[in-house]
Amino acid sequence: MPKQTFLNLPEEKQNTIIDVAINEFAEYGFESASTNRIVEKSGISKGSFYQYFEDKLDVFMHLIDLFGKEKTEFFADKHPPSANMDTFTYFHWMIKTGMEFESVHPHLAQAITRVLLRDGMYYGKYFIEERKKTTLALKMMIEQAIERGEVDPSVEVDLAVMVMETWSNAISTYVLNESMQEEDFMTWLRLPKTQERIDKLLYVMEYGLRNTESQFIADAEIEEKK
Amino acid sequence: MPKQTFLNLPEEKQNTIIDVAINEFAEYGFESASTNRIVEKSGISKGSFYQYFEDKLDVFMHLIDLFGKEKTEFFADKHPPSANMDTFTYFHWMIKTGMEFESVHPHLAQAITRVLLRDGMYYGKYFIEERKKTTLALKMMIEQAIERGEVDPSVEVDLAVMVMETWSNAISTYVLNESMQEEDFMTWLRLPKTQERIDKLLYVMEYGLRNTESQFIADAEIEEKK
DNA sequence: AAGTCATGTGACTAGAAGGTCACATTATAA
DNA sequence: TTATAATGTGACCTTCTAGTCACATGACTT
Repeated sequence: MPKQTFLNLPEEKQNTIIDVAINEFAEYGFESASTNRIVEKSGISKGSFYQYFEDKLDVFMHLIDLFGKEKTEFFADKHPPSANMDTFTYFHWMIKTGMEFESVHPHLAQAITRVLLRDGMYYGKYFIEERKKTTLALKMMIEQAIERGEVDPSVEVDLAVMVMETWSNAISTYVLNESMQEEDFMTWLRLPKTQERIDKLLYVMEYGLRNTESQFIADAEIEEKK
Repeated sequence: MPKQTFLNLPEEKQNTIIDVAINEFAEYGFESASTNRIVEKSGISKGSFYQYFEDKLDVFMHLIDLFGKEKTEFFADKHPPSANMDTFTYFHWMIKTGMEFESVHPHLAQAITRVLLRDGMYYGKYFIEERKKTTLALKMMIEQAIERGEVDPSVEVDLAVMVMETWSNAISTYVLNESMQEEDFMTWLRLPKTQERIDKLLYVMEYGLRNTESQFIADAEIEEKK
């Protein structure tokens, strides 16, 4: 986490540095992000940089922190359409709202997604906690869905979590890849065509998960007996 | 492509260099792969390296070439179980056989997958041709499936291609991520649990795509009218 | 043996990386 | 005004990078 010296800085100066850092990580990922460039672009000296942060990782961890806080705030404002909704509808809403958030903070989201999903595995030890949160949240969702009778009770929870995780990563990666070629992310995301494609991706997962569990388990058992 | 000097080398020496290069790209990706390390580990001099290859990209392009050739050869040996099979069964077979290939050449597959799927977008201009091949093959598959009546004719082909591409990338990424923590990739891949998970991923996509097209299109139209 | 040409070599270049440190500047308190 | 503490600075360090080049070695020809 940043040193006290950084937190004592006037807010404007903090924001400049953070903005520059966000763009740097978004463009280059973790490994290729350059502290020299961050220092240049934000108009501070090399010495100051290391008086504000422990090292490069420290800066990025601060971004993760910021991302979490901003996202929580964003979601707190946008209440789900209905209080007692179907789990899949809720998941759909969550993904969609998550993408709206990304369209409001495109560079921050891009930086975090890129590093966590792509470079992540090499720095897994540092970022693994961040991932576990998502996994846990999904697990609770599935368990609740089973309780509600929306998902077949014979479903192996971990398997379903894995499917949803892979799926939601796939959507993030798709959006990340496509959006990098677009200059206006917000406009692109709101295009009917983009929305249609994302809906389709979600629909395929939902439909596959919702109705086929028992069928799938049955198929697997038949396979095993062969 | 490698220079003539490289091709004149005794096969054993060629293989050593290629093996070292494969492991380097598999471990570090394109950007962070180091020619110095390749040179050290394969016991040749820096000068020789640049007498064999134009530059770092040249080495990797040669690996792509190798990957394509080996994979084609591998698939040529393994004939599909039945000649006139359902498109989704064929897709399933293709993905599975592709993974068997990966288990035989784990490092090569890892190197290619990593660079094409992760670093790929930054070097898109070089690797885009490689990607187009896959896209085209998928497009033909879908079109054939429509002709055969296996997929609803009202399906937007490009959309289905996108879904299948995202899907198959997701599976590759999943396998890549998981397998990096496993020392014995081949054994891991053949574990019933691993196979079950991959089957499940495939099943979700297949089920979502196969039966829901017209339903989905109908849903989308209803959404639009709102 | 002399000449030719392909191949091998490692010190070298220029640049960039992350990080340090002795010193300069500024702000606060007495 | 002076003393003290906090903050700012850029030259510098080491280590790495991709790539070059003048030269050495070895093989084949005449």
